[in-house]
Amino acid sequence: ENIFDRSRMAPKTPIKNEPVDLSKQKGCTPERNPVTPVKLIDRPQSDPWTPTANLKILVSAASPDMRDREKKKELFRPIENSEQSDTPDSLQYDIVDDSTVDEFEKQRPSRKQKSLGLLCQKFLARYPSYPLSTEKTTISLDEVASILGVERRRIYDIVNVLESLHLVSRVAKNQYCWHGRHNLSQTLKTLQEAGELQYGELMTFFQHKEQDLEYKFGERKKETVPDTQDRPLPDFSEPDCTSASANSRKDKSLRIMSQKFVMLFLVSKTKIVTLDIAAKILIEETQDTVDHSKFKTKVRRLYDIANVLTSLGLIKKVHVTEERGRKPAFKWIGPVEFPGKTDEPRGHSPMSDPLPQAQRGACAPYHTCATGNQRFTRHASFNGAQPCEGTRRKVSSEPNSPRQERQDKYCSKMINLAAVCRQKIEEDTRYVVRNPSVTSPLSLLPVPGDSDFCVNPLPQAVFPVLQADVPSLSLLNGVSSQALHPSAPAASKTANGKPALLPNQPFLCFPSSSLFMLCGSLQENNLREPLSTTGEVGNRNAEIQAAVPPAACQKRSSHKCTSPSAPVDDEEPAAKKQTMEQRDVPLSLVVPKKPFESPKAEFTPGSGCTSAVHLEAFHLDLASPAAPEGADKESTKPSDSQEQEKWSQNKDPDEPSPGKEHISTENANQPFLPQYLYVQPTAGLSSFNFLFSANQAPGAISLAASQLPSLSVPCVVVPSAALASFPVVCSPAVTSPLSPVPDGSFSAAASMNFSMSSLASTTPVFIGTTAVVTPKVSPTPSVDPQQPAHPTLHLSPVLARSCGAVKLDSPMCMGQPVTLLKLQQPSSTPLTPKSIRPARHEAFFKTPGSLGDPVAWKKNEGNQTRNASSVQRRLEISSTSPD
DNA sequence: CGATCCCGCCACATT
DNA sequence: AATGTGGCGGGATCG
Repeated sequence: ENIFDRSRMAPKTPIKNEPVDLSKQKGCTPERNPVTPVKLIDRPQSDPWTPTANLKILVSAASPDMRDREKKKELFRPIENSEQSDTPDSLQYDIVDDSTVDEFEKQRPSRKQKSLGLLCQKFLARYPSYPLSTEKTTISLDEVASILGVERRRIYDIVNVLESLHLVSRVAKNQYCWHGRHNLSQTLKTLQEAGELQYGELMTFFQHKEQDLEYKFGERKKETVPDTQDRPLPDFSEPDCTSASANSRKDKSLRIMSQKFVMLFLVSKTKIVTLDIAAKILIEETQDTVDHSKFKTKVRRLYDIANVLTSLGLIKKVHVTEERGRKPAFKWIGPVEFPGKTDEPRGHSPMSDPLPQAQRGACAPYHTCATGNQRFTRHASFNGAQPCEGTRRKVSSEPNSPRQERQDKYCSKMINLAAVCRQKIEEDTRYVVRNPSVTSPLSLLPVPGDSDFCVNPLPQAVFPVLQADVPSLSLLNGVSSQALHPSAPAASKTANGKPALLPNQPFLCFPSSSLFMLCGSLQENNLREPLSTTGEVGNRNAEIQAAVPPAACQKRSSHKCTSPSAPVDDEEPAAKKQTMEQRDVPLSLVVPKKPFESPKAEFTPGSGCTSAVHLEAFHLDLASPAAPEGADKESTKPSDSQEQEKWSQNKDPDEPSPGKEHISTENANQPFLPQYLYVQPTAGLSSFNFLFSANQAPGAISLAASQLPSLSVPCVVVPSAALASFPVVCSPAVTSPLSPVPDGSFSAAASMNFSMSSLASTTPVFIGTTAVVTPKVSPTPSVDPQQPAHPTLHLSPVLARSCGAVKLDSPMCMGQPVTLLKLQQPSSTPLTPKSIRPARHEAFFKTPGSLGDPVAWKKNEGNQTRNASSVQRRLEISSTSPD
């Protein structure tokens, strides 16, 4: 068929064919096909090859045809062969009919000789590992392809992964800039930090699980694992343009996958990652089931990446044997410790200054932390965002804008992750954790029961920097433990006595910097609120959706609980994007699905779920000095221990109680059901903030009482550090559909705890719970974008206040609580993955303001179809400054 | 026969 | 429309 097509197709193909001819010409007999004649003819025609061809020619004197693989093959092969000398080849005689000849020609180099790994080595050999900073080496893809005798496609494979590590950066169309390994350690460091955020906890958790955890908590845990979501990688990717242009194509999965893959190694204690685990983690599938084909494809890609990494000397193939058998895996053999340099200090020549803009991308990695994030764009050539933005912008307004897509993706990813986690967990459970070392490094996330969460992150990615493992770990552990074992289940209501929820709680991780909105959708309630940030930082918006299903409500019974909710939408606010837009990062989230067992008890359907919500805020701080600005904010500073604050809100948003503070240090003990917990991490840790939502409180509302244990719900981890500036607002809405309380009332029920930490995170976090939300917002998809779904988002004054009180570093919080954002509703059809399972539960985070208006909420429709489009909405912030 | 992964079609993005 | 990119997966090889 191909042949056939080619002939037809003409333009492109011909070229390829031609080469063939050439090759044949070369001397060999033709390989096999009769085709040649025609081709020959073609050639001439084709003469005018692409300009590049000329270059190529020049470059490689050899063949005029560059791309042709065939030709190339021929040419190169011989060369290669000669080098290697080898190939007995001969095997393929098949064709050749006649003549004798050569085998040489034909000999196929054998697959190995054509392997990506080998090709990559050749590629790398062409450039110095540590080029002088002064000169920049540019790489022409066409040229290299022809020189190496391969198709350009292959070069892309190599370059994409090299780009993910910043060994090269794309400068322009067919041009890449070679940076060498100067910044490799910096890049790895960044990835490690990022990985730490995303996967670290989990990994650590798992790894130590047996060890530490156990003693600490008890045993089990497997399930507990929190998961991470994937969040986008901070670094490099550039966000901004991203939004617009950048994202293009699927996010460049190869690049992203590569970074994630590397991250896994960096956070893995054992430094060994099995392919299957990596694949599962990276799968985007929406569905829980990771379908086999998808898995297969992912694995394929991982091989591609692994080949390149192997060529770089960063990993090597190994096999791990687990209970289940031997599995292919890769071991990190690259540097593990990275000098602390953050940026400048060390040595290398940093790319030196400034990267020209064009190159920023490349350099980007370096910047990093200090700066915050930067985003680089890939298309540097454009300079800036403008182009991108401009373009994008318009797009953005559209419903289907790329942005949305992005978001969708994120959502889907999250979902996938959740699924993976769930799956993984289940598996692990079965298997048990026996092999700590090897295996499970990653497994992660437990997924909660049905609920789904989506989070949309706001753009910004920043990385937090520090990582403190320990603390964090402990946190997790603690949490988990609690979660898992609620020892004191008593707390609330577990009807069964069991906290049903617990087992699978999802955790969400947010990149710190961004704002997030979480909406729980599932059932009806959804909230979404946009936040806007104005501040500088923020900008962007992030969107997030989270839908959380209420764990409690289980699906079934819940019918009541929920009304069916539609999925939620989220929106994104886009705040402005200013310079930084980036983002990209999506966050991930996890979606929980229902727990295995579910106890539904708690929630009973109906009301239970809902109405009452408690939130708790948790805070932990490690005291890390690091905390940014923090200053302390007023009250809370957490000492090391956690603090909780509760805040309850009353009905009026306006006057919310300001309270913020209650701190109990350990919360663990207290029983109560929190809806969400917010934990502020200390600086030391990775700066995560954790939000846990336990939605479910059925009616119980006790605020204080609750204890962690009850948390079974999903947790959200938000890295705070970076973002300190952003406030996070969460409103959980638990909605029970039923909830008796109408909007207004909600407040009553809901109590919030709020803790702000002084830490770095200045960001205030708001957690609101809503008891009820009205879910149904009109689902109609087509809302005008213009009209904001929620017309107003104001943050409730309270919030605002609180923010202020807290710290306002974040501009966002500041004043504008009100409407910064505009929501756009997207259009129509986006589907959210989330919807997939409607969860019964929902937990959301909402902004206070939003709470007020139930109306605003929207729900997504379900679209179950795919994640692709998410239902997110975007919020935009009014202004945008261009850069 | 399962692990690898080359090859290149073809969709999408950029010019 | 042409060309650049790169997802993706069939199916060939390897071990």
